Amino acid sequence: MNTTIKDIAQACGVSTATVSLALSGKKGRVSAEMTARIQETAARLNYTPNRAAVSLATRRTKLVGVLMSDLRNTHIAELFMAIEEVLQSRGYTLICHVLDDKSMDTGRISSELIGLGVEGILYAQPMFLDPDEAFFRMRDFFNSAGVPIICNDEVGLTCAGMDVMFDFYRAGYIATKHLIENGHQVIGCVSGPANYRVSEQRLRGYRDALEECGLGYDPKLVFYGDYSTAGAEPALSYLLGQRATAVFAFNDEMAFAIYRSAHQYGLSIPQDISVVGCDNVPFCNVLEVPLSTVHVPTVEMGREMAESLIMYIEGHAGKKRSQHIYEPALMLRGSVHRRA
Amino acid sequence: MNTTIKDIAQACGVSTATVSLALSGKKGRVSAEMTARIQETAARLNYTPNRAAVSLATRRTKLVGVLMSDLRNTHIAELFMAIEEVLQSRGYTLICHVLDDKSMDTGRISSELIGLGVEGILYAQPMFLDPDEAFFRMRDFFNSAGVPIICNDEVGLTCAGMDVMFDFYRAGYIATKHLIENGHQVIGCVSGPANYRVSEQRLRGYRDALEECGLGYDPKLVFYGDYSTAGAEPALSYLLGQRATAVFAFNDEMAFAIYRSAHQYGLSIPQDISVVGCDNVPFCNVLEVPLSTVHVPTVEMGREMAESLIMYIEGHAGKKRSQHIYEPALMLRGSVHRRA
DNA sequence: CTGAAAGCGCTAACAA
DNA sequence: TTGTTAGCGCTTTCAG
Repeated sequence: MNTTIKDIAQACGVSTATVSLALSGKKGRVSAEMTARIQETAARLNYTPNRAAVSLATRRTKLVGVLMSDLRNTHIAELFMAIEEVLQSRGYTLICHVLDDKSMDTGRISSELIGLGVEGILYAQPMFLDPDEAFFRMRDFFNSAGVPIICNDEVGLTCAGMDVMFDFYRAGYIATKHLIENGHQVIGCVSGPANYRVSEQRLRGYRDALEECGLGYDPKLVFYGDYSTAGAEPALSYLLGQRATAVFAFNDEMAFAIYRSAHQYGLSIPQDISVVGCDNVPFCNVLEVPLSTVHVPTVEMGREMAESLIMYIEGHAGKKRSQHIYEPALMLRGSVHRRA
Repeated sequence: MNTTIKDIAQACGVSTATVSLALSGKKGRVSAEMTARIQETAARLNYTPNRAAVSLATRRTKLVGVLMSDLRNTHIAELFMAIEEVLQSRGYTLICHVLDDKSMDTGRISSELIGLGVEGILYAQPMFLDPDEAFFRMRDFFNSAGVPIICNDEVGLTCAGMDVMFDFYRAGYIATKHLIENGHQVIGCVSGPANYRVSEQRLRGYRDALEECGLGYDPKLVFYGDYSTAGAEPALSYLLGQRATAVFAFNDEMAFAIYRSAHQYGLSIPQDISVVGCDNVPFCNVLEVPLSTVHVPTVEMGREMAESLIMYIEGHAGKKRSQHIYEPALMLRGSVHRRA
């Protein structure tokens, strides 16, 4: 059995109320000597407050739910670590869930979070263009949960919280533009799943850049992957068949697949095929030919998500939803070749 | 305010005790009709038990603490996801901590875990050869926490739990042997930090293989990195200076750095330099020349850690510590060249 | 089969 | 400055 406030009270010959007061640092409520004695015995007895009891009495849990997608993607892992660090340092405890598309068991998760009494939720999941039943249930749950919710996209929430987003449209636009400016006329792209909003945004950016430059948009030039390296394996072969000389991959992981296939076909980057990625994960620099890519300020975004959640929880941010859209920046490295 | 057992009791005109009984499925204690009615109103009222209250009353929390190291390492991310999946599916809630070497704030973490009343702990951290103060405090805490603890190494615990380990000694041995058998005589290695036990184990394997084959061990042939790609950046240049024709990198991330540098120097793998890694992260297959590496069954190990923790928690595994050591297997791919 | 009552560990009025 | 009292929401004897 752990030591309780009662043990301390006994040891010091006072009431539990006094101990509680003394320990919670409400200054002026308990005499200095008594406070000292209580703190000392608490330390000696190795006292740690029982959080279940505290929550029950105060209705505060200091718990927050964090819903992430696949952490094997370095970009996601970094986001998570940034979030974790901030939350932890501010005394919050993370209840972590990794949701892979398939098993988004919204019912179980939401009642777990409710039951635990989380004070806020961080939702870092892709937004679908064709949301299913489960999504809407999740969203309804969020909207009625009565706690602030931070998302990494605009998912249609009306509750307190913030959408910390990234301008993927512009990312697609500047990446493509860069390729065009380097003389490429047939530019393929490796998209993520067609029903992810972040895919559609990049695709629109890609398309607008092409059309604006009079190159026209050809749906045959888009290969649909799944943001993983493995899923983008066939992309290059396909796009080469469409006579592309350059490729914009919607994330770095898929750009890596292009590298791989290029090598297999004996093609070299950027001489034979130019490529631009997106995310700017550390690995870009580790490739034989460093990957030119669109920088996503992952760590900053993670920190802002966490910090803003805390602001809302602690009531310093009102009840309204807010938004912050980060702008992309191109990282020029070695994977784009200038054509005559 | 969330709906409570009391609301249901009122709605059904019974006492809270009856509701509790009915809802917790103790069959035979409450009449079938009553049970049905209670369950139904519970559902209608969207009732979710308050876990703080439940824990307080039952002294069970269904919480487990998970202490991980840097998730940007794919191998760690995979381990974590495997753990998460099992724990989640068995109804446990994860309290997640990412500890980077520096900020291992053992005091705060251990009292957090105690305060929350975790029923078990999963500790996936590197073991040091020269443990510091903080480590011993952590270990003392573990030993006296009264809950089972699962580790990914033997850290000297005496409490209930399991050490789910990997035979890194043999990993080092077979990797090096493979290089020797391919005719290499000067084999460098890229170690992790010298004070990590897993580094020392691999190093011993490397050394024994060399000596056994009469090649002798030369400390100049070991470059010390930090298991990250960036930290291994200077490795190749250094080892080339020592006339190495092959390199055993203690993990894949560092092997990737060798690839990178090789390219910079205009060397090709494996013709100019052979390399073997360790872990077998998915990325190995994505390189232009797939990396030959030692397979570590990360997912299986993660699952076993989680499952064994549950066994212990639920009392199906006794009070003694157990152990499982996984054996390495070499994945032969394209990064090793046979010398005449 | 159901209810009353006590208690898990802590906090928060309100009194003294 | 300190103690008394009453819960927070749930489980669990023990009676009825």
